[in-house]
Amino acid sequence: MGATRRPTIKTVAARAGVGRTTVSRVLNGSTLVSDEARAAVQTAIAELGYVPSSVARSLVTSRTDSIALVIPESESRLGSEPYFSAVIRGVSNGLAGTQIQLLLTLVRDQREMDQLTRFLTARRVDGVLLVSVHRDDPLPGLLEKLGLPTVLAGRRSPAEPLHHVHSDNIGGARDAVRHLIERGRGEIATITGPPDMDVADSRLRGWRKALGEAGREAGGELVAPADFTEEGGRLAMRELLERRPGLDAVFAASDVMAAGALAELRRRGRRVPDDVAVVGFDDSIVARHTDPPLTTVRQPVEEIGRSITDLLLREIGEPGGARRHLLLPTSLVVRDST
Amino acid sequence: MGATRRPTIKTVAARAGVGRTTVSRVLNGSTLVSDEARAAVQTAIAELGYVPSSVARSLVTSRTDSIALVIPESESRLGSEPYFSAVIRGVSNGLAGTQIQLLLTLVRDQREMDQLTRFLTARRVDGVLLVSVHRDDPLPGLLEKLGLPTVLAGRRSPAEPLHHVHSDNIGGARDAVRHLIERGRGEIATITGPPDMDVADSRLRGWRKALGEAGREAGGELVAPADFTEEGGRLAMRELLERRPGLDAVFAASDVMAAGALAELRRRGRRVPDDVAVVGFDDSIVARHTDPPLTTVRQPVEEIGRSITDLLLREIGEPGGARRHLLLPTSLVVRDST
DNA sequence: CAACCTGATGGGAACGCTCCCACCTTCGAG
DNA sequence: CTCGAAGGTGGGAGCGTTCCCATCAGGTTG
Repeated sequence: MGATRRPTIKTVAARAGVGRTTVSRVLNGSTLVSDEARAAVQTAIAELGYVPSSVARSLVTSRTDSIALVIPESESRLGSEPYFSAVIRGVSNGLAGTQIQLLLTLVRDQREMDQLTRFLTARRVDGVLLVSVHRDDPLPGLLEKLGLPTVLAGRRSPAEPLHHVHSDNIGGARDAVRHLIERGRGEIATITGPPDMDVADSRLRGWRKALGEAGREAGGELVAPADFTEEGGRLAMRELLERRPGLDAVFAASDVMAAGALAELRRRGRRVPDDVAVVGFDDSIVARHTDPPLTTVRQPVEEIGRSITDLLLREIGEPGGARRHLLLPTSLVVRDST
Repeated sequence: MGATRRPTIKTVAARAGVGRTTVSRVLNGSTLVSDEARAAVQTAIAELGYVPSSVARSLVTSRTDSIALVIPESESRLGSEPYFSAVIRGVSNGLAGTQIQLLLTLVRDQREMDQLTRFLTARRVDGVLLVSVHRDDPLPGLLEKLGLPTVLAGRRSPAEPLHHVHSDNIGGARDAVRHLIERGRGEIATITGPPDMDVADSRLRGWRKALGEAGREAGGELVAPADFTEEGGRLAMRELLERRPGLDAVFAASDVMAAGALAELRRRGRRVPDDVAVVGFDDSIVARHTDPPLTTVRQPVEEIGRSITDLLLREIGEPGGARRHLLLPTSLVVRDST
């Protein structure tokens, strides 16, 4: 097998009868090349099947033409949460048409975190997308220190200083609760996510806001914390039923938790929506298939993925601009659980 | 901001009072370094916060320390199919503990395919994982020609020459149908996937096999093709009901299609499982939430992801070995739809 | 005591590209 | 007719590594 090595820019230059620099100029779309030279180079490239070495290019330009999507999540999440798939799809959409590659990094433990730190310090990517950030996540700080362009999906707090895109969690939750009030529900409880995440906090605030505006009770007895998992939702529902046997509605901060709540309600013999109405959040695939199908707040997850990518590309293009952020609207999807 | 540039191997060498080569040796764990030199180098590295440039290293070693996971799928799939999330999780697991990075490449149209071709030709990854391959997919051929280590999740045909890992689709389908027979069902139809995919074909063959072994009818009238989508499953179900109003069981080649079938059955007023029993395939998240919860064939998707990664790493380590392949067992999960 | 190995070390070259700069045309302005 | 600007071009240097070789000290062998 005379497996001749891959052609380099030199090979192309020789074949086209020009210098290396001219080939490079053609490759990078410089205008300072005569038409003949350009044609000769392009022919040579085609004939040789030449593909430039992005590694060599990276070494001198110190750009990598790749970005990382970091998903810092305990193992249990990515499986059950269709959220991440949708974000990935959106990111991939945002990248279509560019030459930029997507690196996926799941961070599950400290070792992987250390590895990621080294990786980012080595600047092996041009920018970073961060998903599902917790309030005290060390990563955003590190990225800021490194001066690596970063965009968050979601925010750590309402005062998030970094570029970010998030959906209107407060408004969406408020809509959900208003809907329950309109349906004539009296005692409206809520199942929340981890308190160190702004999504969870915002949805809780939306719940409170709607109840407050309607002059309803929004006390701590009606709030049960969970962790965005189905099992967590089930346990939270049980807790709520024990504390407030008379409740007739629940707003769960995610569809998956709502599914857990439905299971627990069924087990206890409560009918949905007759005895208890349930609303979820996300409009993920599970919402359409629960029994009964779930009324939920749709958030445009794929669009979030797309938007964080857009913002990141812009930030990589011209760094140091003003803080860019985006708030995307949610919408209520009414099904049979309310 | 006196943002001094990143230290290089030269900086480290100077600080440690040794030559570049010695630093390189320490970095790569060579034994031909005195203890003192090694200590000096390690101190210098720590003090400078030095991180080697993987780009420079790649240029000379022509390894990239990254692999690509290619998901060649029309946009509609990745969202609804929790399959891919599980594979990704498995791959990420398989990569944990290595320094290898995961590149995710979604291929949706010809343009993205061309781009991927250039990318692979440029050898920007050390190996490729291919998921959801169709019979006439051009990618495996390209990869073989490039001599790029490749492992498939699934196979193109029973005679797949490339390294691959797949689950026992035939056996799983047969178990599902046997289960229906044991439950006393008489007319057992099936909803299949795209005919140009081996998964679909194998599951169909399992269905046929079980019926054949039991001396039952397995004619074409009982087979409705779909495309692994919910809507496709619904339409296939409708077709089956029109052709064979008397059928009392359906084996769908995926949970998502089974969910579509359930919807159609409900719309037509057929009770599940009383009038018609339904079995799915995958045991994805939707199976637990359908109404009624779905009896299905569990396949170890995450383990598939893990295994293809293991095989790929081994192939990258010592290329040109014998064809490596792996068949993973499935198991029947009985719920309320049968 | 000469010849030889063996462990430890460092410098030069190479990987394939981009960028800087010097050069050579050609052409219009003064 | 001379000069300078502007378009087009190519060679050298450098990016940060690894690898090949040459070197050198110290010990072992005959």
